[in-house]
Amino acid sequence: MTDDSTRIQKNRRAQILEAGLEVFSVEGFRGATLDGIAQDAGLSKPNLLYYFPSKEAVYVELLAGLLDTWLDPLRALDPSGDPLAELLAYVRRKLHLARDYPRESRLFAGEILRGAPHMEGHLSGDLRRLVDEHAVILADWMDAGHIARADPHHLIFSIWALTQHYADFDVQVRAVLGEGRDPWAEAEREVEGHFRRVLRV
Amino acid sequence: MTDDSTRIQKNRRAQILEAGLEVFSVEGFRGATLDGIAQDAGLSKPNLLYYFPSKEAVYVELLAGLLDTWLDPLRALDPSGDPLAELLAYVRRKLHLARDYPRESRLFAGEILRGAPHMEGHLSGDLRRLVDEHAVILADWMDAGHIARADPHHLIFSIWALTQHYADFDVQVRAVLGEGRDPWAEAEREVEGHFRRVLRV
DNA sequence: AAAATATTTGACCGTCTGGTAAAATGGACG
DNA sequence: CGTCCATTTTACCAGACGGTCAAATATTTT
Repeated sequence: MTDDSTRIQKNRRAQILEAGLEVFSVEGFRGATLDGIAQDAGLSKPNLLYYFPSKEAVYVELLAGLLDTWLDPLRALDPSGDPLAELLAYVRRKLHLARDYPRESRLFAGEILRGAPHMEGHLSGDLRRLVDEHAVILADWMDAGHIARADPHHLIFSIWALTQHYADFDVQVRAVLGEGRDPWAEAEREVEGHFRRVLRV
Repeated sequence: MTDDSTRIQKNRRAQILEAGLEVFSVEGFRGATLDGIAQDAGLSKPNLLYYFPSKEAVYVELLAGLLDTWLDPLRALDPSGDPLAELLAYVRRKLHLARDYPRESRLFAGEILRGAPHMEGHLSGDLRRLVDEHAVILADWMDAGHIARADPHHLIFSIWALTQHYADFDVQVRAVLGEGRDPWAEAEREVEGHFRRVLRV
């Protein structure tokens, strides 16, 4: 049946994307090889190219699917909730996302670091629109005196910077903290405290 | 004279390192090519290899020379100065470093992101020692009630994360802010305000 | 000027890599 | 069984890349 063959195809494509994420996030786009991805996915290179037209196609599809997940925590912010609680919940969701999906975080970071050659449109499109919308909410909360006044965009930047730092610079964090410490457990506590102080009126 | 020929060699090596920084920071280690670096430096590939034994040698020398510069702002922190002023000055120095040397910042970020395969020793050596030393100073200041209490290591992480964010994710920052805004000018104002709130007792 | 040394170049090599072509395999269905 | 289609594999190619080598060219030294 077409339905069954489609399901097989979807499984294969999912395998390839999973392998691509694994390899791309470690080696970067240029450093990754089709052979490496194919091997990781358990098939041959030409077989991989039967499901995706090119190496870039795998990469782009990964990035596109990623951005959505990455912005979910922001979308979940409730304008009618308690400002401080909402923002701290957002920070926690973002931190957990970085903790649970470090490969995705690093893949994304690597792409932005290199000038986002494969995401031009998304950044100034979806991303910007979403941030602008929520910046208004933050500004309202500041006007109402519920949280400390600051530029809403930069407040969002600070949340991104801090939460992603623990995933993207994981090696550095661990090297500096030394063994016997649990970076993520400490991050959860410290980052919350950090933004509690930042937001306090 | 040996002195003159040495100076020529030093100039050539400096040219190559400059070109290497330019290319590596944009393409990453794997993405960069010897031809590209050589061309950017204004010489041929074999000529470049006359001054450096390999591509990796250029990269490693860049990183090593970099880490020192990168840690200078922290070294300049004065334990006997006014705590809040000292820390805000540190934040400003770090932000200016990111603003004035974005290529260095991105090169460093890319290396850490990929697991720091060329810096293993430095991170858990020089870097960790320096941070540990200054963590003690911060802890003292907290004990004395001069700045808000928090884990000193994570406080330092937060400074690194925020300041480097503007250099490393420059494309994203600009895309989200839109045209007609000056990211670095705003960053200077907002980051200072941010840490003023964080540190306030 | 000639010898000695430092620097630069062009030609080349082995390997890796993204991608292609065509044959082979496998399964669904009559 | 045989046909048709999807899938997989083997063999291969063209270009890029890191690096080498020997010859050529400057430059310094005697």
